[in-house]
Amino acid sequence: MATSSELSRILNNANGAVYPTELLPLPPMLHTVTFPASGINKTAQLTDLSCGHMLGPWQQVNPVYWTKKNVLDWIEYHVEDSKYDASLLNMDYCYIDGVSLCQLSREAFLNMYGDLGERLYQNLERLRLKHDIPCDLSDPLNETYTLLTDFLGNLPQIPTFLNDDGFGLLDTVVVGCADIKKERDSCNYFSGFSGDMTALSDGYESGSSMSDSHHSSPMGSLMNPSSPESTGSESDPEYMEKQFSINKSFVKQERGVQKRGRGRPPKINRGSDHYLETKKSKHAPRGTHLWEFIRDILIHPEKNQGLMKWEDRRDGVFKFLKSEAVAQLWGQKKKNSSMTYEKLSRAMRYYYKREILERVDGRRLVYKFGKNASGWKLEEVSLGM
DNA sequence: AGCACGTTTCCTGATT
DNA sequence: TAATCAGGAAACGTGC
Repeated sequence: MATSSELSRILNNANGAVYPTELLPLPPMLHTVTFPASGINKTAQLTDLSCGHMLGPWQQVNPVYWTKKNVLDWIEYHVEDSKYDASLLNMDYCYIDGVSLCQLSREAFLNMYGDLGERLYQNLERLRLKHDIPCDLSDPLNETYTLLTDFLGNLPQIPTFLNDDGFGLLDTVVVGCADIKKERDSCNYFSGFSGDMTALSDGYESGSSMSDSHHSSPMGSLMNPSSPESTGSESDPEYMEKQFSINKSFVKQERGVQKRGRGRPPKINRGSDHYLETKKSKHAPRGTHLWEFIRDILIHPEKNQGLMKWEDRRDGVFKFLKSEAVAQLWGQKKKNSSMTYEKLSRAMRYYYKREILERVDGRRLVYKFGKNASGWKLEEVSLGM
């Protein structure tokens, strides 16, 4: 059994061997990256990086941008602080950078770092949240950023929903609440859930409600443990069946009664209370359009894990990885729990005409930013445009 | 109040 | 067979 001081020595030695100089090797990213809207303090933090304080330079920086040395320092600090037995640590797991670290699920932490895993995981989450807090909440980009942070960041405490691939938390996205809500109005099925949604003063406080709703509603039974492409998809019939098992039958029943004509019918089938409440509180400011919302997800790679990805960053080609999850997130933002990818994609197709998006023929779930879309290019992102 | 805009909702039909 | 795409039609919510 190694003592904590021995471990400290081991880690120090490892540190010294890997990073022989006293100067902190800042990754180029840290020197050049700017945070379009929320970077006011970040710049100061980054320039502060080499100063080091009580805990270490890593505390000044968003964990996503940690170097391997930062990660090592961070682990070392926690080993010493918790008097953890160093010999139980697999050093291979200590030589990873911040990006990799942030992609680890809680389970992965427990597997990799043993009893120290929980502590490390919790602390990392705290640090991530701390550094993710945007400075200007009125900025639409930050709104999306905050929404994502809330949406993704509040969920990992539910280990059941986590995968080892680090994207597990994204699988906790609740799909199909919409029609459930409709159903609720007739049978009061999820009163707690919709209460959360309608009581929000704005769309960006909804993250916690979202996670709360996980606890308070039977949504867990509808949650998907798989992820598309790598680990399954919402296009998986089984997945869809699970997600929509309730609403499908409801819709069928509804359609069986009367076939509606074309176009959007007046909104009926709402509880009167709910309707009054939403009417009263509907004053969401304009400004963030769907394409901007999509863009903002894409330009936060550390936050969109698993939701969407760039197919061709330079050409602005991107792909929905979790189409229903993105739709739910969009719905959350618009206080519309019945949003689906089908509806979202219809709105996306309207952008073709306005040249905000361009068609990408033959590729499912793939879109491309058009000449009238702005703010997605690398230059624009780094300039905060 | 009325209009424009940006969706949202639902639909049919085609394609993958 | 089902998911997705395409786009028409009309309703809705919001800002002006």
